[in-house]
Amino acid sequence: MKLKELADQLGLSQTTVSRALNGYPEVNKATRERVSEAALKFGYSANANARRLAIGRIGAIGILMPRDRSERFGPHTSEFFSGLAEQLSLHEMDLLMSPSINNDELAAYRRLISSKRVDGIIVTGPTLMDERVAMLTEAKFPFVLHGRTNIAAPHAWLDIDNAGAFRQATSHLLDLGHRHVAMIDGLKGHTFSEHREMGYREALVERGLPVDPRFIVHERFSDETGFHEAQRLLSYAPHPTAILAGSMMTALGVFRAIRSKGYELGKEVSVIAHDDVFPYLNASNMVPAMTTTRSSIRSAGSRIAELLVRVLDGEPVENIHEIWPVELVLRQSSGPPIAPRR
Amino acid sequence: MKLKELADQLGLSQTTVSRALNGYPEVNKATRERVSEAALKFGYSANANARRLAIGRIGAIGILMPRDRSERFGPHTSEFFSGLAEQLSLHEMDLLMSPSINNDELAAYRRLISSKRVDGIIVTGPTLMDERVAMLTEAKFPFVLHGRTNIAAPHAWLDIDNAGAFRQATSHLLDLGHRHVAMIDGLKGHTFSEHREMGYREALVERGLPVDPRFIVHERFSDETGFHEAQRLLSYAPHPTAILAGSMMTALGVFRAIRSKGYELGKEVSVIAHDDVFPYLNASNMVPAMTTTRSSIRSAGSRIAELLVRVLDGEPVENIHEIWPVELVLRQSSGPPIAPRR
DNA sequence: CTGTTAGCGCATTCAG
DNA sequence: CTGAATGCGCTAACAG
Repeated sequence: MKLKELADQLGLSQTTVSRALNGYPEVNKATRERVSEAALKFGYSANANARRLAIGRIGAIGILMPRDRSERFGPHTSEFFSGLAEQLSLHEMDLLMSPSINNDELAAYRRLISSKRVDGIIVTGPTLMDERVAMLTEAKFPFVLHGRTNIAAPHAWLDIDNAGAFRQATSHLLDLGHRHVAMIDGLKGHTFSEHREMGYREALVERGLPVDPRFIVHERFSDETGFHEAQRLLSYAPHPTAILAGSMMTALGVFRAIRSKGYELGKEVSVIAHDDVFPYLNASNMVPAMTTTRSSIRSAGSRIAELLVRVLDGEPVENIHEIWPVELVLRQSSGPPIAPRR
Repeated sequence: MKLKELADQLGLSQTTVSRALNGYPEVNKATRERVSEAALKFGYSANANARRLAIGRIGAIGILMPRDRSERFGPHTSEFFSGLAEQLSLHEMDLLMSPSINNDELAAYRRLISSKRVDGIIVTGPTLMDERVAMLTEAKFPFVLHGRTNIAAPHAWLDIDNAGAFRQATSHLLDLGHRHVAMIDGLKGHTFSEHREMGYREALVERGLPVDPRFIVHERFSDETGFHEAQRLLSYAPHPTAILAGSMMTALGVFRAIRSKGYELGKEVSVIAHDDVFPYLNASNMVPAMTTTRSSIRSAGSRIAELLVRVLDGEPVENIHEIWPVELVLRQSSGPPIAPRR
């Protein structure tokens, strides 16, 4: 059913029907109700393309998916998307996932813009001098960044306090008496990874403790790398008595490594993991329950969608910056260092 | 830049430029090249909405996301989406994720159709008499189902051999000498869940063994439920000496439960998990390495996208049915039952 | 091989 | 308060 047909049914013009449906004030109340009812009855809904062509707004925001399987499409992504979609539905916007072709991410972003399929873009996983951010800023295309960069030109972003999270966790461990604390985090170059390392270093330096570069590991997030890297760390002498894990997946691997070395988790070796809050993988239900620096990536997604809508509504991007605090939740996987019983 | 401007630049008509860009045969080769170059140079790309309005095809396929956090948006989803998107990019199609509003899923599907934002839909997680399938079939709207139903009306689907997977796994365990095998799978009502239970039962019945209903558990997939249910199962006397886990998340919980009860995994209690193949959570890297019934949900996503494209191209849906075999990969978490040493 | 013309379905001027 | 006419940018007959 199209607008014209609906209008004919009602004996009204397309214009009036359109106005009634879109909530224009100058329509008679009785008429509006009659139109609404008929629309419902016939299951009429405007052809999105025609509508968009006419009003010049797309009604969708885009996010690029890396084609490459490895790095970025993990459980975080799905939680984040979920938050995005939840919020966007409130604004009757769609979420368009476009896979980037040929590893040429920048070209994919350009194509997304020039084909006018989205009103705005969400950018995730930035590096310190992210070229996508630079490009989009220069092109003046609306976007919100999940994370931060060192790029000076104003742009909208939301990030969690990664440095604070790792500083807090490291400080806590040091205060408990640990003297050898290691961290296994995500790949180098990404802002979050650099910030976390900064926080970790700050906590050590603050106490006048040395930084051992062997104890700072940057790797892909997965149980496998967590396992291997933790095994390696634990084979040093002296080995770390506490390990920070950059993700829950990493943490699972670290848990296994500690057990396979015969250490008691939470006593001989402590673990604090960063938890993006997965409904299907709960830190408090592990054995022992895992101490985490916790921040909901789903909420971040939701909020970012909201911010992008505001950008689209014309709010100046230099006003749109948020840093979310990260909460340290103490559970059983961390405690004072206890020497092995052997 | 719009088509008209590009045409003016080149001193050609819109038509010719359009044809050149869209690969129509009747264009002079030299002209076509000149046009392509210019398009590249000016960064021209057709306005997707105008194009779609004119051609009547949307160029996107839709998938509904449950708004509810709990059940279906887990790690499986992200892998599946990833496969979809990968394939769709080859056809220059977008993936539209629309969140369902107010728990009224059916209405959300209707809205998605009537607003003409997608050419086709992908439906996942069906129940045996899935109402979405019934509705879409009746509305003659193109879709492909991931999974199966008992609905007779012809429709396109792709499913893995869930019954076979659990039959195979159960048979293997029984052949090893296990006499008490339990299963912890997804929620009842879902086809995959019913099929898996069927497979499990068949293996027992084939050997004349009794089915103990206490040993059949249907719950949400998560490490937490895996843990709790496995603990419960292991508290029975006699307790199961082998447990089938419906997902990797469940399996993680089951692992923990077995350890917390002091049993040796792979010896005193065996575990076989269904593995949808997550790049960040690898069965072979667990300790002990986990025996799995394995099937790539990412590949399934990719193939389903391909099938939907074929449906859109007019291929009769009654021809589009695929059942993928599931491979049993033996590793260390399963073995002959060994009595506890106490 | 190329150009002219007429919609695709809607929102919006501008008149009534 | 309502309607008739115009255009959003593109593709697809239909002519040349």
